[in-house]
Amino acid sequence: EREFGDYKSYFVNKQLKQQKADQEFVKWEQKRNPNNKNYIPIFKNCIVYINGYTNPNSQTLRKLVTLYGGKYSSTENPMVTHIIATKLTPRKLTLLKYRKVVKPEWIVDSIKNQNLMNWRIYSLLNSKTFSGTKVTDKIPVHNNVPNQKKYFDKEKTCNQEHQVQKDSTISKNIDSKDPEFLKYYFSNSRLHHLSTWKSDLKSEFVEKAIEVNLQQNNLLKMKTSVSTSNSIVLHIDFDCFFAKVSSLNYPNIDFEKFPVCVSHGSGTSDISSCNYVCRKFGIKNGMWVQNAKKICPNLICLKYNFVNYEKISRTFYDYLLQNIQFNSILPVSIDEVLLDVNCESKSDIDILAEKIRNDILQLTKCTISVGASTNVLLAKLSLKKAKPNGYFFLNSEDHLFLETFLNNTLVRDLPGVGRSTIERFQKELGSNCLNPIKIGNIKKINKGRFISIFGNKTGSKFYDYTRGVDHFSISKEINKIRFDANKSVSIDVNWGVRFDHWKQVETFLTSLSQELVNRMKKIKKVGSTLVLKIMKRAPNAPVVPPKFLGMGECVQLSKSSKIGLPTNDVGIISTEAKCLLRLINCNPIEIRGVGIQMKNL
DNA sequence: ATCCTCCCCTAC
DNA sequence: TAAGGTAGGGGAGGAT
Repeated sequence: EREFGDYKSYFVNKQLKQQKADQEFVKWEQKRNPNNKNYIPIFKNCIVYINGYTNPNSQTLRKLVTLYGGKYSSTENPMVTHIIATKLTPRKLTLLKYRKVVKPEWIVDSIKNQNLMNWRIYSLLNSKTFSGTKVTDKIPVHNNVPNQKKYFDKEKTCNQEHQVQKDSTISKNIDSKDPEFLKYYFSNSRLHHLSTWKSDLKSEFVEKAIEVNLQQNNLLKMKTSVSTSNSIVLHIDFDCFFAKVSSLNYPNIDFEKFPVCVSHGSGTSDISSCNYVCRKFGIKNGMWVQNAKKICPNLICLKYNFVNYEKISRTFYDYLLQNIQFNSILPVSIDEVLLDVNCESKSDIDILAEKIRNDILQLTKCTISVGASTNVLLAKLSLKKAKPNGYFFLNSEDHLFLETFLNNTLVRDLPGVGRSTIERFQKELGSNCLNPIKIGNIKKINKGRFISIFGNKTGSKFYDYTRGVDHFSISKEINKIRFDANKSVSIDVNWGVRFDHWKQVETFLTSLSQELVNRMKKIKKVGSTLVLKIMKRAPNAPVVPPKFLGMGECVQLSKSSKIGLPTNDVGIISTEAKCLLRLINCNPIEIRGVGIQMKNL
């Protein structure tokens, strides 16, 4: 054909023509679908060739790649970066040995994750080595376990909100000056979700658990007239919950082999959860992605899936309430629970724990670990020992074993011991301090010394812990939640906070006040002490902190004031908040975080 | 003694 | 880019 000139330039022209057509398609698609017009250029710098039959078919894949910033090539040439195929002839296999030949899922999953997936996971040539466990793409349905029915009847609406927000604000670079900021920020904040889940679980769930518990206890009393069995505490939680649940959407990722974590982005984005492969590299939750990638370049970052976290958690709690007999149940978080159960013998507990572990694995495709012992402290330490995907029963009656176990336990693993407490122990031990500190290393500190270091209550508590003694009572805690709950309500925002003028700070305070009032109304409370907290850039801290829109190093300023009559009125609260702001008197440009709290409810 | 207020710390 | 929230325990030190 004359149109294409000589034979050599035929292919070049064809290629150009195709790319032009692809660009037209992208333009048209963006116009047609204005809600979604910000397609993230996931496949930027990728040139993709599709070999043979694929699912989805090659035309669909082509559209997807071009829509998300990649280029399509109709020929296999050296410019091609990725070759898509599901099958290769032996001859082609040797020919393409050193190319990136990936399965179509690489494209689908990259779009699902809004991020370019590591091609090695989808490598066709290596696929044999990765064909371990197959996980279904769907969220598991609960039909395998008897007596399983929906326990929670209230469908939450927040999930749909997330979707809406995501579409309307996608890729908009917004901070606290934007009127929509709070909504947008909270819908994406893992810590906000964690807090909300926890308080929701406490309030809704404890009431319901009591009903179930009463029914079960009545049944129990009818069956066995005398019950003098001992009670045992089970501490149950999911293994790297976020990472595991997020990975369920990607059947090609072998969770036991690949380093998988969950984060929002790259660079200074926090890793909220990482699997045990990551931990072998030294990656820890809370680490920034860029630092984790330094020690593990092939790290796979998955996005959050808050909807599925909730679904799986619900399945978990539904199951426990419907199928397990316990004396009391205390939700610790979305993926973690304390059970107090009766036990005749150790083998009772062994059987129960393994049953729960198996059932939950079937129901959710997620592994959980179980720690069991005579009190909450020891159950918690057992859980630590059991992880990942295990069960450990700590027999506290075997005194010699208990002592050895405790002596080898890290002080950092004790509940209530954090960074700051460890520093105080290091200071106390001085030059003969071995890191990491084990309980055995602090045994010689006497009780009086504990109290003078940490104060009366905390000191005695830590002293008791070193002996395996814990006075925490699950049933007391439940009663506290039932009758004593809600000492305070607060909202903190320490990310994305940037202002130029007072006016903007005041507007932000008004929306914080509105949100505070919403939460007070939800729990039907009024309050009479308002606290305003401001994070101010530390004098020597850089104006642009290392973390994108982060707070950087700050000094905390706070003021409180009493309101004459307990109230939940937005007008009164926001006016009061603005008064406190004036009292704190911090240059708006220096403000990196704002929080308001209502006390004396 | 006991109760405030203003912190700090921890947990998920 | 990134989404560093929150409730509750408790200590220090001053007021009642």
